[in-house]
Amino acid sequence: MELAKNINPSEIEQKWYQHWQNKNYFHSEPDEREPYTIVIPPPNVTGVLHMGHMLNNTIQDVLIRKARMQGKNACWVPGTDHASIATESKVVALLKEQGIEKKDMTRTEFLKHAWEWKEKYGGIILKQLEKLGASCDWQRTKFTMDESLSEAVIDVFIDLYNKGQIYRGVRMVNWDPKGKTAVSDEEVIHKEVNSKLYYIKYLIEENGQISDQYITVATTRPETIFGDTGVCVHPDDERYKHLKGKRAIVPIIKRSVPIIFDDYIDIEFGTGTLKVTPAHDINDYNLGIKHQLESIDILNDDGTLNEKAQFYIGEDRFAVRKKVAIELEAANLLEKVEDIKNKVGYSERTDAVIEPKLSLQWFLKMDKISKPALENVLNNNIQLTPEKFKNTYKHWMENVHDWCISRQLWWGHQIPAWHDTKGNFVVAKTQNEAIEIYKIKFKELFNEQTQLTQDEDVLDTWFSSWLWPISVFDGFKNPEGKDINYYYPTNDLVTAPEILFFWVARMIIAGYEYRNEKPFSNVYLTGIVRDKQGRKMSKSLGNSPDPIDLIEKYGADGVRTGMLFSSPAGNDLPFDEKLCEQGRNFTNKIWNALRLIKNWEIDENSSSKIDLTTAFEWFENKLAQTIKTTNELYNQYRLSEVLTTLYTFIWDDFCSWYLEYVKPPFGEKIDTESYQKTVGYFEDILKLIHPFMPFITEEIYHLLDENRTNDIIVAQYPKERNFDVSKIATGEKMKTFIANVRDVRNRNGLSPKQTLDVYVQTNNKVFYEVCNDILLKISNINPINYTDTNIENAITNLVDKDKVFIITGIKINTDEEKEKLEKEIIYYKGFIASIEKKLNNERFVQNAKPEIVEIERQKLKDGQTKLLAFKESLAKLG
RNA sequence: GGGCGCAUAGCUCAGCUGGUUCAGAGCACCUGCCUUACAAGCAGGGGGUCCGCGGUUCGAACCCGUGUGCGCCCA
Repeated sequence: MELAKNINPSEIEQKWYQHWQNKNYFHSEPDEREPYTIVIPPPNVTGVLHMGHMLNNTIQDVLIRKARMQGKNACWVPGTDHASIATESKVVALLKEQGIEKKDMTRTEFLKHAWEWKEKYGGIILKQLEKLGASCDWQRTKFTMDESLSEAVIDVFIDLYNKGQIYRGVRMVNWDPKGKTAVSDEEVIHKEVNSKLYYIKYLIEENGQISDQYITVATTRPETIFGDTGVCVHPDDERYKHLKGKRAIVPIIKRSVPIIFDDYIDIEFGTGTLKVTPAHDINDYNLGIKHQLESIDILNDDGTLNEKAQFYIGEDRFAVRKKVAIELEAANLLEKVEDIKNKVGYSERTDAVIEPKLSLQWFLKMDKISKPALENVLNNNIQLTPEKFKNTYKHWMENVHDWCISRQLWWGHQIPAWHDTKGNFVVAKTQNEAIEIYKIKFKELFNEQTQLTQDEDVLDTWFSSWLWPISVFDGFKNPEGKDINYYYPTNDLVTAPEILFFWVARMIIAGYEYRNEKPFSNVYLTGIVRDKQGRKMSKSLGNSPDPIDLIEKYGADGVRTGMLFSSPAGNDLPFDEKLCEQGRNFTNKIWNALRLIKNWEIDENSSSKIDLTTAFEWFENKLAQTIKTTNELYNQYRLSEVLTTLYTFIWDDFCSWYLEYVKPPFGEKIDTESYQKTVGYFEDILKLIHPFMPFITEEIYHLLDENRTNDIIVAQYPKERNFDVSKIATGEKMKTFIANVRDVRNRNGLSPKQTLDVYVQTNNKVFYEVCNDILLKISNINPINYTDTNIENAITNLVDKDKVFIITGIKINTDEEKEKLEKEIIYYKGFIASIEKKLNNERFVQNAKPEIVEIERQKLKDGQTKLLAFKESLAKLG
């Protein structure tokens, strides 16, 4: 069969992915084997594959494929999360296009649309993962709003509430007056803007009379004065000490408010005074609680003033700001206005200025429940890779805040709390249960007319994904189930450091709370994929290539290896398409090794014409060493290094050296032994690289033996075996010898076709005898001559400690040779001097470990031998 | 403001327990080759104040202090 010169990945990818699926290789069921489990970080159901997913999922696939080949029962559970905010805003936008407003719909109607949307578009990202080659157990695909997962969320809420871990409290949220919703901190973009600082006079009230004294308060938000319920100064501030116990009059509205003293105030900022508006600023809110100030919310949900403001009712907050300034000015209550720069929060989605707003939210207490999660990371029961994240994790967990778990949205898990009309509520799974509980709890209030309505809010999406490693195995409903007992705790979690707290920490918390066991043993934190300018790749910047385009251009294997070439754990990946190109070139290199081997004709009756023993011994030992090295790197999650180790081993050792050694001369056949050994090595190589390059390795594995019935995806991963470093050293010395001859040719413009004479002066003749055939073949030299003396008219090189004289037949460029030798001599003189300095230093000899001293002595000896050799050669050149 | 981290070749990064004159890899660059597997290739080559300063040590890219620059997280 004729093989194309370059491989065409798209042709084979579809074929093998289909084949693997047909064979059900990705599916796992509990059995007697050791499990190896990964749960996918569920991508947002509205998402499409981006470069971060590519990196993340490639890593997971490498790990899962290796485990599978090692005979473990490998299970990679895929799925998506329902992404309350993102999905809801997508659906709202879509309906708006159709002329439908969310506010005109019932919750049920809206959810029907949302589900329709999910069914239609929600699976895109998972389909894209298939293109990457992800070997997920698709039969186990989960969604955070699946029935069983939803039930788990609700049950956990009820359980934690009953344990007293969940409470309802007032909190300042980020309110988006344009979107009319609360948004999370992550969706607020802080921008530095030019603002004005207004210095406003608050008249002092004395004995119930307004005096002509005043205190000046600086604020960027004069429109909020209608909500002022206090003025605050620092207790140590001499300027205001006389105001103790007095009150101030809020301008325009003429409200009398207390002057309070608190060291929260920054004496240096503005005038050292602060107007306190508890309903519209988080710090003011806390001050208000401390000093028992009233909280007056003067804003409507759309950012206009409400009747509590008493003035400018119905007008927008920014319009009011200007009008208030004018009015104050007119009343001679505006001292001055300064230009300043400050940071203002904007809604990521609507670009409206965020309004801090008080609202009633649900919280999960974090202090006690998070304890085991901290302990078990600190003691490495759960290992973070790279370890540096332990510090960040520790810091966060030691200063953990209660978790606000409610969201003012419809898409998600509706909070199972049931309210009466008087502000009482009970927590229960169903309305009937709620009524039963209510009857007991609020005996005196209950009557036949009592109506309980379910809480309007849904739970934070993380409140479902924190249960993921348990809920995907149905561990809540069925805590003794076969799946949960077999797969939990899972092994590795691969995710981005940005969600270490939002997600990883919370999964650990849930793990200990509900299984009394960690959810996973290792957390591999990837870097962030950045563009060449170091910017994070994002849709809004448009600086991210489409992964699917990349796969079409370079092949899935090329992109996978490209992603991993330069991505040590925890380090950002500055992405460059060149990396994919390099990956594609690597696949092509392996492909061409196949072409070479496939084109050999086998001579079944003869053995090799030349002695290849050292080639086999070198390669077998090097292979064994590579298996061991890469296993060690895997254990440390240094996947990038595993890949580069294999890259060098395959490209250089196998292709550039080994295949050249065994390759029969043009037109000749290959003997059976050489062929079989080579195919055997190649198979091991394919297995080693399979986790990184699943498609091409499967293709080549089958082309190598067209009658093959097994598949590489489930082949036995090469086992570690003993190796002899001296055999590897012999191989390396062969390379040095050959490189020396090549160098002489290059420097002197000699054709590779010209056969050269070589003399060797050595006390290790055995090496040249065992390697003879290979050296002659690759270097194209006549049989080696041995000599005890220096050879005239030859170029001298050192190979190890042996002198190698190469007769070029042309006049030697003496000057160039001299210069080369002199360089070597200078180098070795310095080398020797530095070692002698060490060895002559008594303190070194006394303090350094004996083996280090011994190494130094050996180095000195070798250096002296080499120096002598170079000196002799130089002398000979005259 | 609080915390964490990073700085090594033009670029991206290794360098693990301080010990070879240790300064290394890939990419990029330069030179020569279309050599019957591969030009998506082959054979070679140049390229460095290991961010500055101070200290510990027989010995520092590595440990400590400090300065500078950059990044991330939290408020």
